[in-house]
Amino acid sequence: MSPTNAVDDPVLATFGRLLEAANRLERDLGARMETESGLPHSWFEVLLRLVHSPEGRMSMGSLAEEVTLTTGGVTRLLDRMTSAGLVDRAPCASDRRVTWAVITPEGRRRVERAARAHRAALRDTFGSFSDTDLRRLDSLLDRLR
Amino acid sequence: MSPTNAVDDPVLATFGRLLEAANRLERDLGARMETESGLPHSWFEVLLRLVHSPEGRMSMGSLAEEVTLTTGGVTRLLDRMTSAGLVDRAPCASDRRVTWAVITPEGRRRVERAARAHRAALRDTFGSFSDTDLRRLDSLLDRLR
DNA sequence: GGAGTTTAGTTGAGGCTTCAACGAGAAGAT
DNA sequence: ATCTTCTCGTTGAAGCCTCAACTAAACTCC
Repeated sequence: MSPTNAVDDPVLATFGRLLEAANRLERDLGARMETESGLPHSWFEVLLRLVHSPEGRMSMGSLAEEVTLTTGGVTRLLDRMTSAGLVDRAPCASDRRVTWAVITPEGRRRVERAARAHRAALRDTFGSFSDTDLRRLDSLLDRLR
Repeated sequence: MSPTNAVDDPVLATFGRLLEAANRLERDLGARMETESGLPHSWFEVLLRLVHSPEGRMSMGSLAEEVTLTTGGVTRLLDRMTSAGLVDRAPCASDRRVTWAVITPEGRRRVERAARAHRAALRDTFGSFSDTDLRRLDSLLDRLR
C-alpha cells in the first residue's frame, strides 16, 4: 500500500487523539471525582448546568441538549438523581408539556463540594497549562462546532 | 455566592468543553461514518489499530489499552467483529494465556473503505483547521497525558 | 373550533459497557 | 518440583444509554 493510504490520514490521527484524550480524562478524572465527592460525572454535569441556570432549573429537553444525551436518557438520569434528592421535577405553568428539572438545596451543596474536588483533580492534569494554553485549546475546540 | 465560586472555575469550563466536543464529534461523525461505511466507530478504532500493527495483530489486553476499554469489553467487542468476519482470534505460541486479535483480509478492505468515508466527514468538521492548528491541537492534547 | 401536525417527556426492548469472580497459564521463591 | 503469586482473557450480573413507540399538550390553518 502507498504511504498516502486513507488509514494513515493525519486528520484521522488527530481526531483519534482527541477522542482518546477525552475518553481517558472522563474515565480517570470521573472515577477520581466520584470517589472523592460521591458524585458520578454525569450527575455533576447536570447539576453544573442547573446551578448556572436562572432559578436553578431547566427543561428536560434543553438539559438533554446540554449534556449530549437523548431525552430518554435524561428522563432516567433525572429519576436516579431525584431519588438521591439532588433535583426535583416541577410542572411548567405556561406549557404543560414541559417539566422542569430543579436543583435542590442539597444538590447545590453537593455540586459545590464536587466542584472543589474536581478542581483539585483538574489542577493535576492541566497543571502544565498556562492561561494562554487554556484559551487556545478553548478556541480550537469552539471551532469544531 | 462569590464570583470565585468553585463551580465557576475556568479550568472546569475548559474541561467541560473538551468532553462535550469529543462527545458530540463521536456521536455525529460516528453516526455519519456508520451509515456511510457500515462500520460502527468502535469497530473502526479496533481495525485501525490492527492494520497499523505488525502482522495485523494485537493481544486482547493491549487492544483494550489502546481503545480505552476494559478487557471484558474488548472480549465482547471482538466476539461481534469475529462474527462479522473482520477479525479472527489466534493463540499465541510463546504465551498460552494471550490470544491474538488478527485482522482478516475482509477487515482490511472494510477499514480502508471506512477510512475514506471518515476522511470526507472529517474534512467537513476540521475544514477551517490549518496544518498549524492541527499540530497545535495535537500537542495540547498530548500534554494531557 | 376541530382535524391534522408538531413538540415534550416517558417507557419497553435491546445494545454495549463495566465490575467482580473465575480458570488457565506463567513466573518467582524455596 | 512445588507452592505462591501474578497476569491474560472470559463470563454473569448489573448499569446506563439509545431507539422507537406512545401519550399528552400545543400549534396551525381552514
